[in-house]
Amino acid sequence: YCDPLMASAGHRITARQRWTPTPVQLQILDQIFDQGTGSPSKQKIKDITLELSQHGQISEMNVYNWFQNRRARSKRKQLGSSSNNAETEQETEVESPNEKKTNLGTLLSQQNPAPRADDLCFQSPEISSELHFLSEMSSPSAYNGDEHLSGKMGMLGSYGVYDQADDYGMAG
Amino acid sequence: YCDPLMASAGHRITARQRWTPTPVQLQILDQIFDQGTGSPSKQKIKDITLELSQHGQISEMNVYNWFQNRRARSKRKQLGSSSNNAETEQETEVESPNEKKTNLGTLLSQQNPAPRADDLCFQSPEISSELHFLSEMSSPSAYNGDEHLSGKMGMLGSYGVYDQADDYGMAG
DNA sequence: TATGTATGAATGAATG
DNA sequence: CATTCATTCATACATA
Repeated sequence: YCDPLMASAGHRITARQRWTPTPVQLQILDQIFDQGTGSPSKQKIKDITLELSQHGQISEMNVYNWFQNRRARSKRKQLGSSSNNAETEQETEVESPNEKKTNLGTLLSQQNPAPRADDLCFQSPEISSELHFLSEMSSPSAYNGDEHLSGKMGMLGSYGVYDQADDYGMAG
Repeated sequence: YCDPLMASAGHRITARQRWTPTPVQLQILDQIFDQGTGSPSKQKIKDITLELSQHGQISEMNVYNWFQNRRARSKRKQLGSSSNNAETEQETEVESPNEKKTNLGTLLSQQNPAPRADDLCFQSPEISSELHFLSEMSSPSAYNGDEHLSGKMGMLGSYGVYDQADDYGMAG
């Protein structure tokens, strides 16, 4: 995209693109991670953050994200490298990923997505083949379209779809 | 465990991308959220879904999840209270670009041992346009396509400082 | 300068 | 509703 922080403020917010862990910080984090600490508690996060702050600026959010990514990444690596089949890793067979990815590499990024049906990417990718003009296809039963999902919320009808909250809406 | 689609590992079925709210949808959702509607009733969800469906494919579940996440992440706590700098000079000039509603703490700050001009400025975001065709939903990024209409990204662009971690660690 | 990779960060969805 | 997971985006850095 273009201006991340200079938009509203207009001042020099000195945008830090993103936190870059120093080697020391990384070592500490790695060590902690190796200790078997899966999801550090808030207190732990604060502690770690404080410790790491001695070796460079850092926030609790950074630490949290780090662990979060670490776990996710580690798991992903395991699945791909282990004896597990895992044939599809990062296939990314999306319709047209070309234009999407290249917009950041260059110095210019367009916010103006060209109107194209191919780019349709939603919960029901299959419809892309026979998508009309997405006029009345916005039916709430988008998930119902697949039989695979029927087991979850298929027979539920209109509202049973939320298995996580069958009563999320009580008072009107 | 519910296997949505990815579990089958059928590389043919492709992977269904998660719902990506269009700028318009996001604006509407944001607006509704700002109205103070905490937990929209089922009827409300239906209504919203119907409204949003005019701007792209969406299901009630998407709306429901959105509000759930919104509420959860909106609570963004100031965890950065402990994060202090030690040997590095921290600039407190960081300010809040705006104050829509998700203006979390001003603890964003990182990058330490690399004094360099972080002045990134590309172009004006005015290039964004709202396609009334069938492209509104095919936004390649849907991030800050329209920064002016949504304060979501308006605060700091992609870096929402805090957004996913309001209480990451439980009791420990 | 352009491309590829590693990884921090954002977010929709799932689970408890 | 709180927390965690999984996926994707975007950027820092290495490389040609």
